[in-house]
Amino acid sequence: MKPNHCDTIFKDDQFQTPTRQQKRVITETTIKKPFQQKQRQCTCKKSQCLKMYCDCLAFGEYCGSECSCQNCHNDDKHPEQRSKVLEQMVEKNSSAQLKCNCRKSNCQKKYCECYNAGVKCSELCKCDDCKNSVKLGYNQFQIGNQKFILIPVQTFEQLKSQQK
DNA sequence: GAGTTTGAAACT
DNA sequence: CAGTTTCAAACTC
Repeated sequence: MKPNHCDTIFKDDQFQTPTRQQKRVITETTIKKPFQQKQRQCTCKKSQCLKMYCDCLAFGEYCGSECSCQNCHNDDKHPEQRSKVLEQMVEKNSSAQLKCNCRKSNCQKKYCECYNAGVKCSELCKCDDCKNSVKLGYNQFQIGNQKFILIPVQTFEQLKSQQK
Protein backbone atom coordinates (compact mmCIF):
# COMPACT_ATOMS: atom_id res chain seq x y z
CA MET A 1 0.00 0.00 0.00
CA LYS A 2 1.45 3.29 -1.03
CA PRO A 3 1.76 6.07 1.50
CA ASN A 4 -0.71 8.68 0.42
CA HIS A 5 -2.31 10.52 3.24
CA CYS A 6 -1.91 14.00 4.51
CA ASP A 7 -3.80 14.40 7.69
CA THR A 8 -2.82 17.86 8.66
CA ILE A 9 -5.27 20.66 8.28
CA PHE A 10 -4.18 24.12 9.20
CA LYS A 11 -6.67 26.58 10.53
CA ASP A 12 -5.27 29.62 12.21
CA ASP A 13 -3.26 28.03 14.96
CA GLN A 14 -5.38 24.99 15.40
CA PHE A 15 -5.12 21.59 13.88
CA GLN A 16 -8.03 19.39 13.14
CA THR A 17 -8.60 15.87 12.08
CA PRO A 18 -10.27 15.77 8.70
CA THR A 19 -13.63 14.11 8.36
CA ARG A 20 -14.40 11.25 6.11
CA GLN A 21 -15.81 13.43 3.40
CA GLN A 22 -12.70 15.55 3.29
CA LYS A 23 -10.54 12.59 2.74
CA ARG A 24 -10.75 12.28 -0.99
CA VAL A 25 -9.43 15.75 -1.42
CA ILE A 26 -6.74 15.22 1.11
CA THR A 27 -5.34 12.11 -0.49
CA GLU A 28 -4.10 14.06 -3.48
CA THR A 29 -1.82 16.26 -1.50
CA THR A 30 1.13 15.64 0.61
CA ILE A 31 1.28 12.86 2.55
CA LYS A 32 2.70 11.85 5.65
CA LYS A 33 2.02 10.88 9.14
CA PRO A 34 -0.65 12.70 11.02
CA PHE A 35 0.55 15.35 13.36
CA GLN A 36 -1.06 15.77 16.71
CA GLN A 37 -4.05 13.97 15.44
CA LYS A 38 -7.15 13.64 17.45
CA GLN A 39 -8.31 10.10 17.95
CA ARG A 40 -11.06 9.33 15.52
CA GLN A 41 -14.28 7.98 16.94
CA CYS A 42 -16.61 5.56 15.25
CA THR A 43 -19.75 3.88 16.49
CA CYS A 44 -20.00 1.01 14.04
CA LYS A 45 -22.28 -1.81 15.07
CA LYS A 46 -22.66 -4.10 12.11
CA SER A 47 -19.80 -3.49 9.74
CA GLN A 48 -17.15 -4.86 12.10
CA CYS A 49 -15.31 -1.70 11.16
CA LEU A 50 -14.22 -3.50 8.03
CA LYS A 51 -16.18 -1.44 5.56
CA MET A 52 -15.95 2.11 4.43
CA TYR A 53 -18.83 3.01 6.64
CA CYS A 54 -16.25 3.02 9.40
CA ASP A 55 -14.68 6.42 9.73
CA CYS A 56 -11.49 5.04 11.23
CA LEU A 57 -10.94 2.49 8.54
CA ALA A 58 -11.79 4.99 5.84
CA PHE A 59 -8.68 6.86 6.94
CA GLY A 60 -6.56 3.77 7.17
CA GLU A 61 -6.49 4.04 10.91
CA TYR A 62 -7.06 1.52 13.61
CA CYS A 63 -10.00 1.95 15.89
CA GLY A 64 -9.00 3.27 19.26
CA SER A 65 -10.17 3.54 22.80
CA GLU A 66 -12.36 6.51 21.89
CA CYS A 67 -14.46 4.38 19.60
CA SER A 68 -17.64 2.74 20.78
CA CYS A 69 -17.85 0.20 18.00
CA GLN A 70 -19.07 -3.34 18.43
CA ASN A 71 -17.38 -6.51 17.23
CA CYS A 72 -14.55 -4.42 15.84
CA HIS A 73 -12.16 -6.08 13.41
CA ASN A 74 -10.26 -2.93 12.60
CA ASP A 75 -7.44 -3.85 14.93
CA ASP A 76 -4.11 -5.62 14.82
CA LYS A 77 -5.76 -8.96 15.44
CA HIS A 78 -7.31 -9.11 12.00
CA PRO A 79 -4.47 -8.07 9.70
CA GLU A 80 -5.57 -10.06 6.67
CA GLN A 81 -9.14 -8.87 6.49
CA ARG A 82 -8.06 -5.37 7.28
CA SER A 83 -5.32 -5.06 4.70
CA LYS A 84 -7.57 -6.52 2.07
CA VAL A 85 -10.15 -3.81 2.58
CA LEU A 86 -7.47 -1.13 2.70
CA GLU A 87 -6.05 -2.23 -0.62
CA GLN A 88 -9.44 -1.85 -2.20
CA MET A 89 -9.69 1.55 -0.64
CA VAL A 90 -6.45 2.74 -2.17
CA GLU A 91 -7.57 1.59 -5.59
CA LYS A 92 -10.72 3.58 -5.27
CA ASN A 93 -8.96 6.64 -3.92
CA SER A 94 -6.38 6.65 -6.66
CA SER A 95 -9.09 7.57 -9.12
CA ALA A 96 -11.35 9.30 -6.68
CA GLN A 97 -13.30 12.33 -7.72
CA LEU A 98 -15.50 14.35 -5.49
CA LYS A 99 -19.04 13.83 -6.60
CA CYS A 100 -22.35 13.56 -4.85
CA ASN A 101 -25.84 12.31 -5.54
CA CYS A 102 -27.76 14.38 -3.08
CA ARG A 103 -31.53 14.38 -3.37
CA LYS A 104 -32.91 16.23 -0.41
CA SER A 105 -30.16 18.20 1.24
CA ASN A 106 -29.76 20.71 -1.61
CA CYS A 107 -26.07 20.04 -1.12
CA GLN A 108 -26.24 22.44 1.79
CA LYS A 109 -25.67 20.03 4.61
CA LYS A 110 -22.86 17.81 5.63
CA TYR A 111 -24.64 14.84 4.17
CA CYS A 112 -23.23 16.20 0.92
CA GLU A 113 -19.64 15.18 0.39
CA CYS A 114 -18.92 18.18 -1.75
CA TYR A 115 -20.41 20.66 0.67
CA ASN A 116 -18.68 19.08 3.60
CA ALA A 117 -15.35 19.27 1.84
CA GLY A 118 -15.97 22.89 0.96
CA VAL A 119 -16.00 22.10 -2.71
CA LYS A 120 -18.45 23.34 -5.25
CA CYS A 121 -20.50 20.65 -6.92
CA SER A 122 -19.35 19.78 -10.38
CA GLU A 123 -20.79 18.29 -13.50
CA LEU A 124 -19.77 14.94 -12.17
CA CYS A 125 -22.41 15.27 -9.49
CA LYS A 126 -25.91 13.97 -9.95
CA CYS A 127 -27.49 16.07 -7.27
CA ASP A 128 -31.03 17.47 -7.38
CA ASP A 129 -31.71 21.15 -6.84
CA CYS A 130 -28.13 21.90 -5.92
CA LYS A 131 -27.54 25.02 -3.91
CA ASN A 132 -23.96 24.37 -3.06
CA SER A 133 -22.23 27.57 -4.00
CA VAL A 134 -19.13 27.07 -1.95
CA LYS A 135 -16.30 28.50 -3.95
CA LEU A 136 -13.04 27.73 -2.32
CA GLY A 137 -9.86 26.74 -3.98
CA TYR A 138 -8.24 23.41 -3.98
CA ASN A 139 -7.07 22.37 -0.52
CA GLN A 140 -9.47 24.74 1.15
CA PHE A 141 -12.46 23.78 3.20
CA GLN A 142 -15.21 25.64 4.86
CA ILE A 143 -17.23 24.18 7.66
CA GLY A 144 -19.78 26.53 9.04
CA ASN A 145 -18.04 29.86 9.22
CA GLN A 146 -14.60 28.41 9.63
CA LYS A 147 -12.21 28.11 6.76
CA PHE A 148 -9.60 25.43 6.66
CA ILE A 149 -6.49 25.21 4.58
CA LEU A 150 -4.82 21.97 3.86
CA ILE A 151 -1.06 22.24 3.81
CA PRO A 152 1.84 19.89 3.37
CA VAL A 153 3.25 18.44 6.52
CA GLN A 154 6.64 19.98 5.83
CA THR A 155 5.11 23.42 5.61
CA PHE A 156 3.18 22.77 8.73
CA GLU A 157 6.30 21.86 10.62
CA GLN A 158 8.01 25.01 9.42
CA LEU A 159 5.12 27.14 10.58
CA LYS A 160 5.01 25.34 13.86
CA SER A 161 8.66 25.96 14.54
CA GLN A 162 8.27 29.63 13.62
CA GLN A 163 5.51 30.06 16.14
CA LYS A 164 7.67 29.15 19.09
C1' DG B 1 -30.36 10.94 24.69
C1' DA B 2 -33.73 9.00 21.31
C1' DG B 3 -35.53 9.01 17.03
C1' DT B 4 -35.39 10.51 12.16
C1' DT B 5 -33.22 11.71 7.87
C1' DT B 6 -29.74 11.29 4.64
C1' DG B 7 -26.81 9.59 0.95
C1' DA B 8 -22.42 6.75 0.45
C1' DA B 9 -21.26 2.12 0.33
C1' DA B 10 -22.59 -2.31 -0.45
C1' DC B 11 -25.27 -5.49 -2.57
C1' DT B 12 -28.31 -7.79 -6.20
C1' DC C 1 -25.18 -0.56 -15.70
C1' DA C 2 -29.60 0.53 -12.45
C1' DG C 3 -32.34 -0.42 -8.56
C1' DT C 4 -32.41 -1.75 -3.75
C1' DT C 5 -30.67 -2.44 0.85
C1' DT C 6 -27.59 -1.51 4.56
C1' DC C 7 -25.16 1.40 7.27
C1' DA C 8 -23.36 5.04 10.29
C1' DA C 9 -23.22 9.88 10.42
C1' DA C 10 -25.79 14.19 10.36
C1' DC C 11 -29.48 16.17 11.99
C1' DT C 12 -33.79 17.18 14.75
C1' DC C 13 -36.48 17.24 18.70
